[in-house]
Amino acid sequence: MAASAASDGTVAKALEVLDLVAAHGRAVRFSDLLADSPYPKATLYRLLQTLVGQGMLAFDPHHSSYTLGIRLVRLAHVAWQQSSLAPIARPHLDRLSAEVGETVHLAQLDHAQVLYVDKRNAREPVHMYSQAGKVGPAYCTGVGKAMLAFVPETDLPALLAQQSWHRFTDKTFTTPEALQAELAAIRARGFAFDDEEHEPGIICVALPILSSRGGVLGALSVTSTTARTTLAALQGLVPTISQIAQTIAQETETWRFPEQGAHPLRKRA
Amino acid sequence: MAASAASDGTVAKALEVLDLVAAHGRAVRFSDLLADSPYPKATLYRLLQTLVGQGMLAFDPHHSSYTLGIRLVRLAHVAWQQSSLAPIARPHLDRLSAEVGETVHLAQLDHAQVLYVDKRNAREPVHMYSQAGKVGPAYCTGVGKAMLAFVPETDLPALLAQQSWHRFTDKTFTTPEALQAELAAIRARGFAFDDEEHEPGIICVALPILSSRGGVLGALSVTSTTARTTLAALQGLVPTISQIAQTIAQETETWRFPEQGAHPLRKRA
DNA sequence: AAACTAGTTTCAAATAATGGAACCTGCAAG
DNA sequence: CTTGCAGGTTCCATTATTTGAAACTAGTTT
Repeated sequence: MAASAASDGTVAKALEVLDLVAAHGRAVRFSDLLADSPYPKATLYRLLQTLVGQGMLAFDPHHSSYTLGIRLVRLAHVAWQQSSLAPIARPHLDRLSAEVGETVHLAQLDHAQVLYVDKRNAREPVHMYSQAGKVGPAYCTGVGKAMLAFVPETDLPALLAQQSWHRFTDKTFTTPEALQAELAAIRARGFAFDDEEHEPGIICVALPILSSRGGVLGALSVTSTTARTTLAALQGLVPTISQIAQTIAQETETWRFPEQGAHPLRKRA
Repeated sequence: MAASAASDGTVAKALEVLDLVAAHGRAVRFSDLLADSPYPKATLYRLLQTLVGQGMLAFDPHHSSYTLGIRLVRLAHVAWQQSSLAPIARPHLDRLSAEVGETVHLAQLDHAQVLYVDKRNAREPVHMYSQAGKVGPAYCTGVGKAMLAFVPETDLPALLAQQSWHRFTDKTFTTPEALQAELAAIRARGFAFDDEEHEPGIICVALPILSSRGGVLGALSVTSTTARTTLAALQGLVPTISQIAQTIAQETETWRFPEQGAHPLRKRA
């Protein structure tokens, strides 16, 4: 049921092809895709044609290569605006960024991974893995742990089971048990650290963005390097970040259903 | 063949539903979609289920409403980055915006319409129709005309046939013939004006972004109001804009196929 | 309790997807 | 020139999925 790429659905297959193209990063040729796809030549061919016909993929006849299409770009904008967190959070991210001068992340959970939805660079930029639009591991990043800590208990096992538990550094938590303890601590104090668990020298504080009903909407983090600061110093930012996380959460909720009565079902006056 | 929403393809239908949700702007309920969709209840229902299952839509059980999903957001980012123009143009747009202090647009052709891919607001913001991610008419906007003027002759008739020719203002061109003359003039001088043809009081200069082979990659425009400036004054910006358009075009091309040799077909040294 | 509304499920008929194999290229080696 | 071949494209009978009217369920309003 909750398997990876299931059998049914032409739509599912088409979307998988889209992902495939997206994964490649740049223009891809038919044969490259064929190698990576589980579909026979003819099937893949038709899927690509459909996708191109639909504007979800663009075909460059000169290079005979495929790229993500303009229709997707258009959806992109709407999705971005509609993803509710991102547009609402944007000004607050700006504010936070201006205030702390360090790298700031806004992330959401995408299945069992972290999706960096938005990012502000530090005044003195630092190279690191994260990037808006990229996904990263949940079990060894500040934002990831901050969100996992507040996910419904019933969902947690499934999420943990999907982590890779790769030991990025010698501080990485590499078992569900070890992480569970950490998560309990995070839950207790309300925020998470990343103590070089993903990239050496990179540390951060992260807070979840929680809805009034306790649901995890996303997470905020402020990231820096061991060369510049310490976890203790970063902890000093918690009130600021918390403040902003709460504001974002509130705005998200109040704003969410302004159009409730746009169609029928309006209460008669 | 080139009709609107054709008959064939489950994928096409699913994507149309996606568009439908996107078009609504915010969370939508089943019945709202049902009203707007050409599909019977059961069909729409199943399409939605598939889309939700695929993560392209998100379903909020609390409000029983649909939103664009996180998978789409992820694809969105990649599409944006891959759409080659947008990410490359971004710093140049910033530069142009800083230099002119007026509203700046970056647009591409999406079928026969203009897709505003990016935008910078004027230092003293002006209200206008355009918005990043929105589509607008091609026949009565600066960027639209700039692009139409340089489209291959063989494609032009089809594009013109798809325009609505709505008279937005009394300066709007409302026939293909009238526009053709205008396009010839634009082609001759290398840039287009919008002389209040779409919105009263709104004027702009626009230049196409052309590849070295003369292909239309997109267009740039600087927009203002009749209250603030004149077309003649805007024309003064042409060299600046042209310069930037050329830079963008060049960067697009050099950058486009860095991974050409990642697979076979590399020339042996 | 009756009449709606909104959403969900069923099932036989209709339609679209499948993929093995044949078929085109254009090009490079023999 | 001919042969071989890899990247693409098209065919077509078979198979599986999609279809949608209608029946059903669960809430809500009258």
